Amino acid sequence: MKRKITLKHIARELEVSISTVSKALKNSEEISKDTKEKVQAFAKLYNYKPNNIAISLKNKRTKNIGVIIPDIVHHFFTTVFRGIEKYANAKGYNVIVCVSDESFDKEVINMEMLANGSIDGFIMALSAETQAKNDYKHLQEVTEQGIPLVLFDRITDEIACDKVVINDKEAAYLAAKNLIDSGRKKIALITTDDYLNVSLKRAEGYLDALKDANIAFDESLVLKLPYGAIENITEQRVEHFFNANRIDAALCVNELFAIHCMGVAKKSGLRIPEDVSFIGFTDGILSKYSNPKLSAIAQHGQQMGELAAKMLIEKVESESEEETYKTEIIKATLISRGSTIN
Amino acid sequence: MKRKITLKHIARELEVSISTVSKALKNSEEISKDTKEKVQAFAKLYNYKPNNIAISLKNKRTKNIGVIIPDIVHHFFTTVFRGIEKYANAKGYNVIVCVSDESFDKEVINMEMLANGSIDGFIMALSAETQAKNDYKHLQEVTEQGIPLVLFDRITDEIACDKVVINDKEAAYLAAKNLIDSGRKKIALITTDDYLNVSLKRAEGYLDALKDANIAFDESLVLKLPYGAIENITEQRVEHFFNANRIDAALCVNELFAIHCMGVAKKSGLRIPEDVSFIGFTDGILSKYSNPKLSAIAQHGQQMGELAAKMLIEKVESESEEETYKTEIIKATLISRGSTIN
DNA sequence: TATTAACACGAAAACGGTTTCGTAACCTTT
DNA sequence: AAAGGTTACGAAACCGTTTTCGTGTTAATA
Repeated sequence: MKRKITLKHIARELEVSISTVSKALKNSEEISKDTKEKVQAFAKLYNYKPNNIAISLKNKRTKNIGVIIPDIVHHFFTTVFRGIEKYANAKGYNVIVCVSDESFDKEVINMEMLANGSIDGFIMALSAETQAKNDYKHLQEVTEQGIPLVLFDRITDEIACDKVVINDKEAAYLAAKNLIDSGRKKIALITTDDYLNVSLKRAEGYLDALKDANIAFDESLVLKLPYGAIENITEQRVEHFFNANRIDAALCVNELFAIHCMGVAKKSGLRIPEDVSFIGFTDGILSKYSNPKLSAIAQHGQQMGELAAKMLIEKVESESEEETYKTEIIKATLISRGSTIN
Repeated sequence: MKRKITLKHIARELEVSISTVSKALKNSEEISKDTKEKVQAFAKLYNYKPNNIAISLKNKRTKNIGVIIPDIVHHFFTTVFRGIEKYANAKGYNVIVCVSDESFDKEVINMEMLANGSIDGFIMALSAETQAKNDYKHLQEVTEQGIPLVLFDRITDEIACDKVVINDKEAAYLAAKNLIDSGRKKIALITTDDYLNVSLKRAEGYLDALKDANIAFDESLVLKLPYGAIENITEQRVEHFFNANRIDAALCVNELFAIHCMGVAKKSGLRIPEDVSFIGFTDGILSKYSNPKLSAIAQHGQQMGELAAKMLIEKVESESEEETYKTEIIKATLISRGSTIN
């Protein structure tokens, strides 16, 4: 087994000091050409690579960034993650991922683990439980220690830090407007029990679009489904909702709701998009391969991730102590497919 | 900004030595009760947490594991990752993810970055390019340095290390047998251009099942589609394949092929499962929400990830130098849904 | 020839911990 | 009272780097 070689080994072997070796490898002016060549040749031969940990300790910079997300088996989050990883890697950073599993405690524990020197900064989306509890002490602590933090998608106003979000409200407005413009009158909003603030934003956009089109808001056109256990949603309930209210369009706050409801609607004899149009939030795998293909609001996760990483790394690498925070908005766009008329 | 407090700060403040503080915090017998209480109280008050990097340097153990996968926006890989992360986290390890993007060079670069002290071991699935080149020097180097390595799913025989795979061949056999047993005669195999060794294994199982049922293998029942760009597959080609060969069942080596072909088959008037049965490999999101729901081979990614992490951590934490490697096999199972008759 | 500058290198501190070992001060024993 | 044993702590080495500063040797200058 070839153990990793260190400066000390090289120094001993070449009968020079550690400092000389270190400088020679950095091509320092201080060291003679001869010595440099000798050292560099030796280092190359034995494939010397400096130890990252030692450098981290010295520099107080790890070149690691911590990412904490509620779930990893989730199309949107992985998309964002891909953007983060891509940008970070290009800048020489590695990414440590922790999954909070929508749990407040895990989020806290993960942050604490990483905050003790393992990373240079955090990128995170809050867990549902954290948002429900409205408790952000752990974020507070981290920022107080001067560790840069970028929040994306699931954010909070309680913490002063950089943020990246999509224009949820506007996107919902656009989607609803698209439905209205195509002649739809009874537009359903299919949403979650609303502790997730994204759902709220989307509802606002929906309401505004109705208002601007002089369509009275009808509470009975709102269907609230449980987030998560979609299998438990009885088809009868959904079917009844569609038929009783003579729904002719549905705006769904997530892809699964859209696909599920579209399936139920189809089964109950409704034609899509002739009888009912569907638009879902989050353009994921399901939207692309459903039948008909689902029109969806694309959240451009990768772009979001790249931007978040860019913002974080800029903060990490900036010397200045000034505390100025930005909230960047990624423009969500409507991708029209077979589930709507155009 | 409250900077992180160190042993040195505590020592200075309490007018004792650094060693005393260190020992006091570890509840060492050497230190008097009084001093211990004093130090511990102070540490708690100022929320002292040891610096991970310093500990890593001292211990030569980072408590990080490196995961290198070809893609992250990929249901199976994220599922495995979830298993890895879950197990690792429970054991106090963090996970650094790098995405090779199916590129040999990125895989090499990522490994080298991490191999210089950042991690205690690797878990990885080979990139397609690496498998095509059949070049594993980077893996060789890492194992020679004594860094534990666990390969999963996309593995190679060239490297001696722990491995976790599913019983691809057997699972394909079972799937094909299931189709045969339900009375199907013209069973298509829909597979990739075959540099991916998993596809080959699956083909073998298919062939064996045919043989055991005394069904002659018919080359024209094999459809090879390009991996990746599924959108570019013309529907005509697929439709023609189904009709010309009077296919009554299809075993697809991945979910996308299955969903795509099922969609085409449906469009061309074939009823599923009455006229044609479908079974896909990889039980992902699409299978659960397609219409009809797709019967699929579940690869139990999370279990695979947990096992890989377990094997790795055992190696990492074992003192012994002995080189014994295992290849664990996760049993894939057939999940019967609406696309097959039972 | 004496002084100074340039050169080439090494010693040592620092990053933040852990751990081994040495020792002063007190206590117990004979 | 001398010897031995505890107790409670500190000094220092170590992990692998980087970097500052000091210094001996040689070459250039006055």
